[in-house]
Amino acid sequence: MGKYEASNTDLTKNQKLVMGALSNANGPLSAYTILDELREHGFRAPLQVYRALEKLVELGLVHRLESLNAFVACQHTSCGGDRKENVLFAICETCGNVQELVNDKLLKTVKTLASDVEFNLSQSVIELRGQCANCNAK
Amino acid sequence: MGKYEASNTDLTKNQKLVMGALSNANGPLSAYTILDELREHGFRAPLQVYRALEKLVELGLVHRLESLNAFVACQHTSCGGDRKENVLFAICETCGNVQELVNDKLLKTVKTLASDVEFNLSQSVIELRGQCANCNAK
DNA sequence: AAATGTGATGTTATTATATTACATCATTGC
DNA sequence: GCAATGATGTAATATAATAACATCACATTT
Repeated sequence: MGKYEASNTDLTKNQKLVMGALSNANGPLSAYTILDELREHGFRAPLQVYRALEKLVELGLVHRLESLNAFVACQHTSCGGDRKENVLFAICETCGNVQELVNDKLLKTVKTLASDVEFNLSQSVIELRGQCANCNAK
Repeated sequence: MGKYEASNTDLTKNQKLVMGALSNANGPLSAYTILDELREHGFRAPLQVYRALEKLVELGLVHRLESLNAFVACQHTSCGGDRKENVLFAICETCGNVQELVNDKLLKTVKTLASDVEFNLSQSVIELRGQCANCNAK
């Protein structure tokens, strides 16, 4: 069973196509790369991709990587509910792979910090840049 | 004494102009906003801005906000040396203001996490989104 | 069935952000 | 002077995202 099957029935055709493209890729894709991959399925304009992405991100099935202007399929069962956006990424600058991490200690520290400066936190963008274990070993 | 005077002598004319624009602004500016502000000083093309920004970011006088595609003057004496990129931002989604923070505990947690997953960290992008104390009070 | 409302789609054009490629100029060292 | 280097200027292009508007599909109501 695929990891996003549960919600998959609710997705529209375009949303399924975009979700499929991101699931098949083993790394982040830009909206325009997705568009190109889906041209054979009838996609013709960026908006078709962006509209689907908007919904998928909202559902927690896809995450947007701000520092890459790219999108990646959620690597967990899906980041719905509480976990939504309580997530961070380790982006390998060598191979391009992205590891999605959840770390309660880090998130707690962030929340404490925000509270200390009276900042009402709605979302944390945390993207680590560097080299993954695999590339490091080479 | 302005906060970037120390290194200011090393800056070229264009770098000084861009630095000035960012220092006067009390918030982040996009490269194209900077370009528009500097047209009266002879700027004509985006590259003039981007080239200056690249150097200023390198010097730690300016930070790039990945989630905004914008740039902000460093709010500390300047983030050169060790502190470079050991910095995070609280971005108010209501008024647009940005607070630059340094938090050793958070940075340590990030480093530990990276080390735990054998990720060789080169830079942390940490941008908190939400509402600042001022906007919150209104 | 006709009328209406709603959400998803399609399409074109435009705006915003960033880089490539190449020419020119200024300064320094020889 | 002349070469080397780094800064600058300029045009064109690439990449990312949104605005505006038309249409379609389907369900609900009358």
